[in-house]
Amino acid sequence: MPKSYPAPARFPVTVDVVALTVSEDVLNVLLITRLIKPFRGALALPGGFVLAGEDLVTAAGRELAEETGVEQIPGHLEQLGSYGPKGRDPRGDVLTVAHLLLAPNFPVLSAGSDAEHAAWYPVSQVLEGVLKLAFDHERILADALERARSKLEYSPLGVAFCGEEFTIAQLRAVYEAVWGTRLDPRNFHRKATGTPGFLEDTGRMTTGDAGRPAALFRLAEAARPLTGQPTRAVLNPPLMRPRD
Amino acid sequence: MPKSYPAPARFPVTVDVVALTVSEDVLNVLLITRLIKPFRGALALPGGFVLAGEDLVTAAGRELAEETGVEQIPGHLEQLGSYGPKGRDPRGDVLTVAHLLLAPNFPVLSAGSDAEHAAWYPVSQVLEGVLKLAFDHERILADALERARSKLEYSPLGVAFCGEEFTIAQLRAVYEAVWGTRLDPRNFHRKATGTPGFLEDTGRMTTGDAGRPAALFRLAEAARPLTGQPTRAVLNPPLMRPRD
DNA sequence: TCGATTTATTGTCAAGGTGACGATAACTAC
DNA sequence: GTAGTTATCGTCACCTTGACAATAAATCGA
Repeated sequence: MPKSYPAPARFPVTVDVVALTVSEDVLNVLLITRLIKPFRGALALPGGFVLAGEDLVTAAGRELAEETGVEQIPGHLEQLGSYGPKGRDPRGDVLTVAHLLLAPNFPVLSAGSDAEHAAWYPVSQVLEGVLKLAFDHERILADALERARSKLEYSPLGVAFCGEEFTIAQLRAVYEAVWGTRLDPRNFHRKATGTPGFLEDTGRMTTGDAGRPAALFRLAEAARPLTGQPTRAVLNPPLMRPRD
Repeated sequence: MPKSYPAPARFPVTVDVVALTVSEDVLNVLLITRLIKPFRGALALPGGFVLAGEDLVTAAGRELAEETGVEQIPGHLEQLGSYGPKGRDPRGDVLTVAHLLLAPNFPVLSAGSDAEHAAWYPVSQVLEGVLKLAFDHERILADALERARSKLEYSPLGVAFCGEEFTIAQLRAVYEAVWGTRLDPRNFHRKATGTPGFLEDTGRMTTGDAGRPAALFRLAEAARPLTGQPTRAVLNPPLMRPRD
């Protein structure tokens, strides 16, 4: 007998974004202060409803742009995962598709007083429970963090946190902030510069900083993530974070 | 000014499942023959609508059970990713949350003639274009395959393709089928048995097969995936698939 | 101007993991 | 029994990594 299809339930679908950046050696996440119920006044991930005829990543980018006042969001945006319609919003079943943005530190516009206010907060503050997030956003943040941490191991996405050009030390600071560990500068330098197809020397150097000037690198052409393709396993063998 | 929320669009939400298994050294995927339009008569991934009050993985498991006639689906089921409402179904915007099942080979009930018929097909047949899939299911399958391949590298999920107890050679056959490569039996044996916390010797042996009897192993307690937790990186350093 | 300090970069060395492959062990098939 | 097959144990050269010495090239402070 043909299956009797229940009336195809329709769900409100939102996109949320875990936007991460490294600022002054600290990993930060972009949060907004909610102006409407539920969780009014609480901190939450930026996000909003998907519009008809819109794609998921597109919606995520649009919401991010709207809520930060930044037109062109820099960095690498990818889908993280979906969080089931059941029991995550007191108003009813809402499906949310979480996204992950790895971005260089960009300033968010401190919007007018009655718009939702977006700002960067240290991730550690959330993990330690100093800051509480609305809905199931703490779990989403935890998943995003784990995704980011593992991506740094085998993909070139660590550079998404840096500007167009960066030093090895800046890249190392990214790894240290995301992983929450210290890495030996000499060994990191060897791995970063010694991995074929990862970094390209721009020929230029930093000036004005303390200490010896550092060479500026950019992501090698071959390591650029192809849109739609899975991020390539450029770091092979991977650059593993220290365990234990 | 407060953002003017457009009427929260609601979308039909489906779950699809890429169910993979290894049978006779060949990687297979579970496909159904569609009985209704669109793509009537074509092959597609099993799946269906999410019901109100249902979670995503739950829905995926339910649909799988319904369409195979198997009550308790074995193996490891996890979310793969979501595929945007835009332009993937000629009937309109439908959001689908794809899932991945890694399972030992289980027989699907050849249901009555007018139910959707589910069966295992070699993945290679789809990749080579011999079999065409409905909707964007070929892309979903490709993503699932990549996910499965990379999971075998660092997680213990290869054993999800095996029964409760298995030999090293059976596990190696899984790796070879999923990765599409040959692996040196001696080196694989060394890595599999030499990784602490991965496998447990049951003390029992195979009998009746050709060649020397093999020891039977099971997944070590410490490597069991905790539900809700990210699958653990038991294989550390990872067991990398050969590149090039 | 001259160390002192800071950071970048190049090496060195031992330990551990991997790929390639030899050698046995312990069965089944005939 | 003998041949064939598969499992398991070893060996060895090579590569990568972690720990750490040494040098290079700037800024900073007096």
